[in-house]
Amino acid sequence: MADKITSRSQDYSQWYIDLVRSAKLADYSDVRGCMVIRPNGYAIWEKMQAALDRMFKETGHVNAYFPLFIPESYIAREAEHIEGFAPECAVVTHGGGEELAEKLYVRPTSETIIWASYKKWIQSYRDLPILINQWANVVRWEMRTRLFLRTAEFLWQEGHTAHATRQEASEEVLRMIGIYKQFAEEYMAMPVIMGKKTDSEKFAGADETYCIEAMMQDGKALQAGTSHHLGQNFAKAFDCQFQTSEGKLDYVWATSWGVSTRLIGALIMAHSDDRGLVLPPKLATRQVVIIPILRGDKTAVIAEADSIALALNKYGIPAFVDASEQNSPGWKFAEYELQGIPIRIELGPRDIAEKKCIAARRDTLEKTDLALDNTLPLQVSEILRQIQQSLFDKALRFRTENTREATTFEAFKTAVEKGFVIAHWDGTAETETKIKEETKATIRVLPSEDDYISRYNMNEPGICIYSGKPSAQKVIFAKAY
RNA sequence: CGGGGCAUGGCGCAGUUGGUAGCGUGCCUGCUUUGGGAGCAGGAGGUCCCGAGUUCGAGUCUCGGUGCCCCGACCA
Repeated sequence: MADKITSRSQDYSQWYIDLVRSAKLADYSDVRGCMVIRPNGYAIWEKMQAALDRMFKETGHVNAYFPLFIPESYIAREAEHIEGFAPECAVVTHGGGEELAEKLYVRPTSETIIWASYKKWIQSYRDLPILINQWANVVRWEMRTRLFLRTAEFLWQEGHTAHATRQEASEEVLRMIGIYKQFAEEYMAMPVIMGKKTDSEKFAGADETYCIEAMMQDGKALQAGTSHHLGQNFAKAFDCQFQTSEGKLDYVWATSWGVSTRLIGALIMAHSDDRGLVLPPKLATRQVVIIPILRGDKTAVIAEADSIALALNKYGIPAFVDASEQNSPGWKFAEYELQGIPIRIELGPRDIAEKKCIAARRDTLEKTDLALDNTLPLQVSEILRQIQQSLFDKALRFRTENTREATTFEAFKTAVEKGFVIAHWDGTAETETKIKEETKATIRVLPSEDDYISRYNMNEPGICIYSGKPSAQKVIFAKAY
């Protein structure tokens, strides 16, 4: 008997930790708050990177790399920025055995070091826009950590763009949050709500922050990606001006946007079950495992299994055979379910005699017979498509069922324990803070998606749930990770 | 930084009034098995977190330290 995973109903938080560790996605390290991303976990990240990187390139972005170390004077340049980040930074004071003349901050994000470069690169409107992304690690000295969701060091991508006009930067901010939404929904099969953060939740140094928010299986919200309009804040801090086509000087407009390995945590908490990981096919490095039932003429069974794998691979479906005799079929079933392989094909002498095999779906655990002929790859690819779709549908249904509207604070308090709550807010930070203090719930997002807005009449005026003052719109509250 | 918990074979744990360390699982060998985490036999594997103290004798008692995890405040 291998590792037992705590059930979700018993202890959701422990379930998550058990799953991450027993599916070998990540491990704790001896460094506080830092994790080791194991091959199974890293494979998911590589799939995410590949898809996102392609989407970035398709929208005109290029990759580059900036230093890990940021001089203290750079970090300090933008007032709000340092105020927000300094408390959670690791700082290098010594190098080569000697104390440094200027301390170096291990990047918590790279706006400052990048804008120091942009200042050198930008003179004219002809140098704009700059559309750079970097894949990197960052460090934030978190007080409390959780595997993938919040660790002291994590991997991410950060896009940093420079534009000639506010409008152009605004378009970029929306374009990228849109890409994140598309990625979350198409690849991760995780529905998200796209919209704006309130002032208190926005990025340190930004004018506006857009985000995508997802609902986890315990009803809590998880911010899965952010895109910031930085206005001219960093350009001013780094004195980055350019000459316009009319010959005037203006400060450069900036954006930044990012997603991190936190997405792996989101993926787990969106779909997985008590048996282990459930991976959407589009993020599975191995989509099909073939398990031969080794009895009778073993050689013949293995040969047939191999030929199925070959046919699937040729068709573009990554499949592999586990023909080891060390473990029983039952052991393998459990193991690959734990690892989230989307489809398991069982193949024994009886099946071969009947010219069929059995396909078991990881998400629904349903088993169906598949004809063992040259249509097999087509049949398998159809099941993969269904899994991808049905994961999304199920998550969306769950989110809808756990989204409630509240018109009184009493109703709000009850509802917010179980999921998202849509309610009127007077727009003040004071009210937001009070509600957080009393319920631990925060305003997750002011949706900017038309269908969501119209569905819940988000823009209809009303009365604030807490203060009773006039409210221009409804917002989404939830407890969050 | 507050509150709680844990530290003993790889992993999960037990260890009584102090007597020289054991169980499950995993690992290695062999045989039998194989359609939902197989069985039997044999075997390897320990600085009991660190330091000091009490004692003839400490995994166990005393004092001091360290590390990690969980719950809160802060955060992608």
